[in-house]
Amino acid sequence: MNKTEPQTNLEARAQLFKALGHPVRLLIVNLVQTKPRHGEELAEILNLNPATISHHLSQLVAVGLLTLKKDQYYHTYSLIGDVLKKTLGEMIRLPQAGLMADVEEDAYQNKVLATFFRHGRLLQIPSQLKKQQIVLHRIVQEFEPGKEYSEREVNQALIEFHDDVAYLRRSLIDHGLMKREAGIYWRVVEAMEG
Amino acid sequence: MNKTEPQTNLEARAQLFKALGHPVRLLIVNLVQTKPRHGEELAEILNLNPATISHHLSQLVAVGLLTLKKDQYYHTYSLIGDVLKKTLGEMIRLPQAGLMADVEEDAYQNKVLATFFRHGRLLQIPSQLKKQQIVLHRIVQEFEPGKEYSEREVNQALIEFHDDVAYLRRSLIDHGLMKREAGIYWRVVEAMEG
DNA sequence: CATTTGATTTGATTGTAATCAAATTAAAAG
DNA sequence: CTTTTAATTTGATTACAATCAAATCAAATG
Repeated sequence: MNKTEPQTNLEARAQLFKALGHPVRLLIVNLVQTKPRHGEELAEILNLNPATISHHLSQLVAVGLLTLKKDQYYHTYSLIGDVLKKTLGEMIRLPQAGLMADVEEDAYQNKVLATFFRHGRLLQIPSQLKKQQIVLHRIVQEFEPGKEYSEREVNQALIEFHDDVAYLRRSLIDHGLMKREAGIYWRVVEAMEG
Repeated sequence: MNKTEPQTNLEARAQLFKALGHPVRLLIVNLVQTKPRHGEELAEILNLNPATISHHLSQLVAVGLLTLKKDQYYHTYSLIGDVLKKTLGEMIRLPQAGLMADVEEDAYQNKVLATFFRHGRLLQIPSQLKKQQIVLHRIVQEFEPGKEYSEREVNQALIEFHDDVAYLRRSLIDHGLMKREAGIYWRVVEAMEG
């Protein structure tokens, strides 16, 4: 189930490093490494507000460094070891052949995103398929992989981007970025493509 | 002795990860890895303003990922390979025994810094040696390791913190945080690498 | 079902980062 | 000494991150 994400993606790697780029989060990783812990415990040890800890933890989960197990009303976080075995060099190095292509690809995507988004909101849904793909790929980031959403929750997330929520929702399904079953939606994690 | 070790230092590690936590800087590292390059070249490839590139480069140099060689009017940046061989785990893991001590140490230092600094300015130079040490350790961060400074430049940097520049300058020398020879000053990098 | 307990979300605030244009520096060459 | 070329610094702007208090949520328990 837990397939190690093929982090060919530039942005995803940057996110991973960014998640580690804060002293509190480094401490959390270390504390969680000795044994799984829950939020309040960490808040106590680090003398920070639970809300702040929650915020840090969600970042660490988002980049796949920690997992969350719900147990009674405790949320217990544990370390995922896999990633930590890689060297910095391996994490940094982009596939040589694809490097320049990636740069240009990203530049193109950014241009498209810049065209259709203003202040985080979607001005207009692109009609060209490729641009629609890029825009939807951005939007689907708002959904946490593995998490289940009701249709109402999906709508709530999408309304932030554009009023035509129904169309967006359908497009996400059509493009294979999300799936639906019995009224439950979840994000499909792609195995990297362009 | 020298309890505040830079490499073991929590903050320093966070800085390293933070430096890698931006797509542009990841790209720079990759580009520089294939061959040493100068700023304008990178600015061109990445289609960014030279000022922006300069800013990113200085961060990468500051955390010791890149080195700078001046050649004519080119500043050529190359990759320092050492760090990249370490695994993420090694970079993250704080010495188990010292973990809690570090937390408390950092908490104490932050408290001292909060007491004596307001809006980045030193309200008053602490008289207690230990607190002075902490404050000076913070101040010396403003100087780039390996770079040479004239007395005028040192003064310019110090005036940002406190008007009694002469006293600060002397204290930095006395505490062994900087050295002076023939009117040239440079920052002493405290040893202890892993 | 009201209460307790831990977690998360929201809103406000403060702080820090990214970016570019313009000004400045520094080396080389006319 | 003026111009050219690359790099850096400064100032302004805009965006994003960290933090906490207060509100909300969800599970367990009386």
